[in-house]
Amino acid sequence: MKQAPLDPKVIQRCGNALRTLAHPERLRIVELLESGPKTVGEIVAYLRRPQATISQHLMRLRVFGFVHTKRDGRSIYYAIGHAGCRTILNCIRTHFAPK
Amino acid sequence: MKQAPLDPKVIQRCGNALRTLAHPERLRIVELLESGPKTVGEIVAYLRRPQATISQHLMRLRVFGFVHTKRDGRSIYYAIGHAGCRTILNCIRTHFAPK
DNA sequence: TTCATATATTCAATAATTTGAATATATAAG
DNA sequence: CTTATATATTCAAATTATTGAATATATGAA
Repeated sequence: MKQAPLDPKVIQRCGNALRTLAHPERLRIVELLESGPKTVGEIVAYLRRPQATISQHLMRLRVFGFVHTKRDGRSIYYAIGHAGCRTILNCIRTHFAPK
Repeated sequence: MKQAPLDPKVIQRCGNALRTLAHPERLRIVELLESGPKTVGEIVAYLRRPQATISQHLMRLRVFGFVHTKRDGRSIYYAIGHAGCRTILNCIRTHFAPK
């Protein structure tokens, strides 16, 4: 089947999507979230990075829509909120990870 | 099946892959190359951008390995050189383009 | 209310990317 | 050789992303 070229708006959005996931720490975050929702504290402990840094990465992921949040008391749970997220992860596992 | 976390080297490489494709003009280039090899001149004409700009995008794609080149006389043909390229394109078409 | 915990925001410094202009190189034709 | 064409490289300016430190906010407990 022949594909029509994506229109500029869509190309722009796809670029944003890829850029949002392109950072190693954000990749590790979404990879972690594949196994289920996690609090910010859990993510910080897992990545061993300053809380502010993680918070900023989470914000970017959330602004794009790759993750969503749910507060539970003092904690905020982050979870994958866009199927494209898992698909891209699988794609890079397939193509860029050693077998 | 349970996935082991990708190791840091691989994560780094995946980040590079995504960043390399994340630019709208580079996305349009690989999208164009899906239909077969094209000369730099053809790519420039298609995108209507300065030749030097296109050349720099092509260089980035080539350095990562997403495309490879073949000279024919004065022209240089660029072609997709990594399957991940098509897979990611299909992935973003599926998830970020309107149906 | 006050205190402690969890998370978010702001800000400034640094680093990386993008851009266009100018120039360079390589090839083919004459 | 010289010229024209196709592509690549260099460079500096502008923009955008990343980082860490400091501070702010929100919630729950006492």
